[in-house]
Amino acid sequence: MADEAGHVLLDDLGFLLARASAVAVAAGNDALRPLGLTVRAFATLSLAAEHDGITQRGISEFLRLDPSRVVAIVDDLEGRGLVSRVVARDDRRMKAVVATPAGHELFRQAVAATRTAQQDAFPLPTASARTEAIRMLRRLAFPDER
Amino acid sequence: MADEAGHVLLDDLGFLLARASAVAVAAGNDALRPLGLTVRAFATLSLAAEHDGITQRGISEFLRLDPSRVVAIVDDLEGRGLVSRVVARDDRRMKAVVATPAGHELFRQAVAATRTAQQDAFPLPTASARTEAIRMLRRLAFPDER
DNA sequence: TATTGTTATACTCTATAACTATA
DNA sequence: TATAGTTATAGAGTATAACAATA
Repeated sequence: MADEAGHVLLDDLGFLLARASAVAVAAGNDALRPLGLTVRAFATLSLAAEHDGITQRGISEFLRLDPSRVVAIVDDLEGRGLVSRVVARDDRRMKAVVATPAGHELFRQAVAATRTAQQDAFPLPTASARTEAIRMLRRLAFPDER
Repeated sequence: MADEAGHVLLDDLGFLLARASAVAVAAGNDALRPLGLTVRAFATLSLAAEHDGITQRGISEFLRLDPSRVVAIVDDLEGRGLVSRVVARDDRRMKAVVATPAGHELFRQAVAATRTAQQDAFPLPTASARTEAIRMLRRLAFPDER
């Protein structure tokens, strides 16, 4: 009741997440621009490079992106020779997105670029503080998985 | 080098923040829709209600929103009688945004709505886990303030 | 000259629905 | 009938620059 005197936003999980995300995305995009990537394209490339044969629907769900948006991102990556689409043998509706050698190489560079960018953007002094932050954020980012 | 085998995104602070933010914003907008608010309008109304006399530039910086975007949001809130603009006596370029009585009332309802929505959206069992999350996210959301 | 708020505009992102091809 | 991918499109959000008023 006497609550209105406080700073509601500073206790608001959603606001804090949104603001921190905006900081991170801006820093990430800045770091990836020289490589011709956005954070979204980087995330898609990551899934293609690591989860070999992930389907576009899978990308859509993991990244919480509309399927039609994924089409555009994969189109771009494919046009640049970084990934290719291969239709699944068992279900020819599905297309797996796999990284090409050039895609794997760019992926490695992008991982390094985003890592240092995040270290610069966020004040997490110790490695354990960072580990704890990651652990906590995984629960918030995937709230439905137990 | 053997790093590519892992799941880079699950260790990526930026990706986790972006995904968690998307979950929170969606839940917040759902909870605020009956009140005719978005998370952005709610955040603006919060600042008007709590930091009495905050300037539009101040809102812009705190919310990391473009000044022109703030104009549109304040226009909407003002048109609905929730806030009003008052020009600062000492510097007549600045306009303070203050909540009306109706704005304060809606603000109270919105705080309650977003709180329960977040408790439903995020699995933070104990109060101390929530407190710890808030503390950590404040550092990530405002990385420049020490 | 610099800054606050404003307007206009172009650009991007997002959400929706409809379509195809497979199942 | 249902699902994966695609396309088209309209709506919302974003970024940019220019402008008026004030400092």
